[in-house]
Formats: sequence, structure tokens, C-alpha cells
Amino acid sequence: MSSATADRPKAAQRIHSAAKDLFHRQGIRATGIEEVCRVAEATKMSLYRSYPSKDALVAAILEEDAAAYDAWFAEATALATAPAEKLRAVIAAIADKLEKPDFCGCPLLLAQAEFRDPGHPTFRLVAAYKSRIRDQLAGLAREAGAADPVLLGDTLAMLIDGAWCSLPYMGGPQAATVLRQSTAAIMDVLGKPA
Amino acid sequence: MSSATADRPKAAQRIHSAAKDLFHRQGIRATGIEEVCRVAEATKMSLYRSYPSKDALVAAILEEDAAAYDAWFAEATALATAPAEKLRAVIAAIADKLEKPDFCGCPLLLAQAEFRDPGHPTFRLVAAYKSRIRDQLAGLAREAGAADPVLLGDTLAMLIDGAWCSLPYMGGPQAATVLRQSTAAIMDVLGKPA
DNA sequence: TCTTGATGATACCGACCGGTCACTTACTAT
DNA sequence: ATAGTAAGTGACCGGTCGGTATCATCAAGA
Repeated sequence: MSSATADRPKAAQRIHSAAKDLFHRQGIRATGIEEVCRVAEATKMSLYRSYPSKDALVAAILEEDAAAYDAWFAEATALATAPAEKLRAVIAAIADKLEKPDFCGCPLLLAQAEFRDPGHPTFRLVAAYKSRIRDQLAGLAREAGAADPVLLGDTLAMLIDGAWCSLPYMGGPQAATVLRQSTAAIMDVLGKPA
Repeated sequence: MSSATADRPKAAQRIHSAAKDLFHRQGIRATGIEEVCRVAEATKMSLYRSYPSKDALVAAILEEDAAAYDAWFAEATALATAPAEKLRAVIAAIADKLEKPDFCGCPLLLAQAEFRDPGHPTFRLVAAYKSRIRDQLAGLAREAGAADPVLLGDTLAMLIDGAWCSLPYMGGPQAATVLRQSTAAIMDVLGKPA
């Protein structure tokens, strides 16, 4: 067992990844810290040595999620040069995500539904993240020369959030297909100059 | 106080409406039954005399929500005659809903985010409701002569769900405007025969 | 007037939750 | 060998949760 324990990630890391997975799949309120520790094969004391509270653990995970999405957005847009192509690349990347079998929706959007108080840190974090995405989409739409860049950007934002939500009743493949085709159609109409 | 108590709704009714409001605004898991009873000015015993459990109360409210949405859908579409006009009427009615100041999103969609287990009654109820809406939209799209009715219907379904989600970071008025304009554009493109 | 059904008041239960405690184990760097 | 540090163990705390039991109140109808 010595070799197994040697390669084993640190307790804090195990707790972090277990919590991320459980919070995402089951929901944050539905997941107790004892379950997190059991799945992480760690103890509560290890959790509380790394994070001062469950809320702090939640915040750390959601901040990481938001940062990962920012990086992923930058990466997806970096592959293209023209602004319109950047928008298409973002949509394509989201559609690919939707098709992954075990994907169950945007973690940040789900989290916001669990913490609906506008003053709650989680709510604010998600709102800030979504606003950032919204601004980026509108910026690309403006660079692409859309007649009404805010309208195009907000429409894409709506379709993206709608795609996350449609996952449970539409299924990943169909959600991906609809997102791809509807955004293509929308960009044909709203992407042109006035 | 006698006149006040005389006109007062029955305890079961007060509990029902208080729970509906709190579950919608704060979330189901975030609302305890004691808070429901306090707001309803009733006692726990009155609650449990009318409903066998909190889950049953939740189910009753969500079923009522779903039924109300069905009736509201029928009413919105009844005003128009042509299928394309029916679709426009549904979108218009949703946009109006979005603009109401105290509206905070589709109760069923929010509830599903709280109960993510596919086997949970709440999850299933919402999935069934969303599928029904999806079918109705596709049906109207087919009657309207769309080249790909499923694509049009699913696109509209996505935009609608996206509109609910965009409420926190976009605001009701802007969400309504975007929904109106984007659906008009989409129906121009996808609403025509092949 | 007497009954009856609905409601209120309140104390209580067991279970679970987030979080803390004192103490032990095991690895590792010097 | 030793000391420092990360991690584990299991009991425990106060609070809250969903849910129940008992008894009192009170209005309306026979």
C-alpha cells in the first residue's frame, strides 16, 4: 500500500475535486460535507484545515470554474482571427461540451439557481461571470460589424444559457445540433451591418 | 379582529400561497417549513393536516404551476388563428412576463436545478412539462410550414429557457426586448418552407 | 345547548448538518 | 535520531430540519 499512498494526491486536492464533482452533479445544498469527505477518502478535519467553511470551499470551486471558463473562452477565440469566426468558435466549443455524455450543465448557472438571494456571494459571483461573458460576446459582435451588437451578443448569450437548460429534456446531441444551427442562422441575420 | 378572521382564507390556502411565493423567490431547499408557516400565519399542524409531507406540498405547487402554464399557453395561442401568429403570441406573452418587476424566473426550471437527481419526482415533473412545451412549439412550427419544424421549435424553446436564465444579469426589460427581437429574426429565417 | 370540525399553541422527537475538539499516526527533512 | 508537519480518528457540540403528539380554542350548525 506504500506505493499507492505515495502517488496519492494530497488530501486538500482530493477534497477539492470530490467536492467539485459532487456539487456539480448533485447540487451544492444537496451535498453534505460528510459525503464530500467520504468520496474524497479524507476527513472533516482535513477539509477544515484547508477551507474555513463549506461556503469558502464552494466559493473556491466556483471561482475556479469561472476562471476555467475565462481561459477556455480565450483559447477558443484565439484559434480564429476574424471576430465573426471567434464567435463561431465559441459556439462550436460549447456545442462540443454539450455532447459530452456526463456533462450536466453550466455549474455556475446551476449554482445560481440554488442561491437566489441577490446578496449572496455565490449569486454575485455568477452574475458577474455571466455579465463578463455577455460583454465579451457583444464586443465580438461589434468587431464583427453587426448592426446591433448588443442584440446579437445577448441573443447568443440567451441561446447558450438556454442550451444548458435544455440538456435534461433535449439531450446533449440534440442541444448541440440546435445550438449550432440556430446560431448560424442568427448570425446570418444579425451579423451583417445595418 | 372577528371581521378579519371571518374574511381570512383557510389555513391550507394561506400555507399554499405562502409556500408558493417563498419556494419561488428563495428556492425550495432554502425554505424551511417553519418559515412557510410563519409567513402563512399558520401552524405546522395545519400544514401537516393538509399535506402529508414537505415533498407533497412541493409537488402540489409544482403541479399547479405546470397546469397554470398549460392553461396560459392555451390562452395565449387561442387569441391568434394562424400557427405563426400563435407562436408569436406565446413569445409575446413570455416577454410580458419577463417585464414584471417581481418576476424571478420560471419556477419549474429553478426547481429542477435544485433537484438534479433524474429519479426525483420534481426533476421528472419538470422534464415532462418542458417536453410538452417543446412538442407544442414544434407542432405549431410544423403547422406554420417551417422547413425544419423541430429545429425552429427547439430554437424557440432554447431562447425561452435562456430568457429565464438571463433575468439575473440582463434584467427583465432587456431580456424581453432581446427575446422579442431575436425570435422575430429567427422566425423570419426558419419559419419559411424549404 | 351540544357537538363537531377546523385551527391554534407548544413542547417534543430523531436525524442530520456544519463545525470543533483532543489525540494519534506517518512521512520527511535535517 | 529527532523534530516538524500533514493527515487521520472518533467523539462531540449547538443548531436546524422535517415531522408528531397533546391539549386548548372557537365558530357554526343541528
